[in-house]
Amino acid sequence: MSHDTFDLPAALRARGHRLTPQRQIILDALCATGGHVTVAELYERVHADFPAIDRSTVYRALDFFGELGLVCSAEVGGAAVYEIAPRDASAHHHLVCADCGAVAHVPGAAFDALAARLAADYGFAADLSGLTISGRCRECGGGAGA
Amino acid sequence: MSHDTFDLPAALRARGHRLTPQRQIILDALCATGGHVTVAELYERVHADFPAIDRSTVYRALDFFGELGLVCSAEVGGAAVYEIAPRDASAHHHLVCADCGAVAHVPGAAFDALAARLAADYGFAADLSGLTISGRCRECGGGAGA
DNA sequence: CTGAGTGCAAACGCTTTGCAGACAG
DNA sequence: CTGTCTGCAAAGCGTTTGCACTCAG
Repeated sequence: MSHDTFDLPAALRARGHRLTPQRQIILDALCATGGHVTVAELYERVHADFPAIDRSTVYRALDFFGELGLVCSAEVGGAAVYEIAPRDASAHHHLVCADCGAVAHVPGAAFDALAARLAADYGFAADLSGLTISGRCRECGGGAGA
Repeated sequence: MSHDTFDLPAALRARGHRLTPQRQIILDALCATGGHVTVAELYERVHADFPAIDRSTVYRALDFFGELGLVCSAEVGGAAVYEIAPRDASAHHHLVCADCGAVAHVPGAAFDALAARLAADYGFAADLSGLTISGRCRECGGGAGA
């Protein structure tokens, strides 16, 4: 399960772009992680198998896939993290544990009320996509426990 | 109105720190802006009057005041912005217009419901301090209009 | 063939740091 | 005096960019 469900060549062709092995490799690697990766991590992974692939290519590919809507990004601790965009195209946000670094997803719906409130009270059309919230996860002392 | 209302020397003394002219100048400059400034802007301002003051001193002073709770920071577009911490010590968040760059404040209370929900549903103790949300302000097409 | 994409390497912007000298206390 | 703080300069980090070459179409 992954980008196989997506007609990549067609999407590329439609925009006059090319499907290069590098892009496939990078996308595969991102899928393989199954979660969030920093560019550095993704590069390590890719570079381990294909030493010829450059860091800048990873950046460019990620950026490119982002434009295609295949990949989405967020900011965690000053560095960008990437992940395969969810199929349902629903916005989602990230909870990053300041302690263990774990990243959890929250469906965008949880934020609808907030967005509505910001719009009503401040006339501010919040763009919550890629929003990242830091804190402590359950394991690290958040939530119910101490 | 500003840091005059705060017994700076005493606060410093209590921690074994010093009140240097540089720190006063930097704090004054921050007050003078009355809002959010990037380090670059603040440095410009300070440096215009006191060319001898170094960028690193601005960083260090800001960091220092942050620890004292006099100054708080947020992240806007990859760069840190600083402002005088509100007297009531209430958490507040920032709405940054992606269009005009305007920054608005939102009292932390607006986010309490969200934090509660994250805690209840995910066991995640969200630290919303310094949270920055981007979007479009009323003037730039947000809110009620299109 | 053609030009989108690549690898290389250097530059970028923001921030941090090591150091020796300076000055607040 | 003491040692906190400063200015300088250089490094650090993640990221972006210019260039000539390469390969997908």
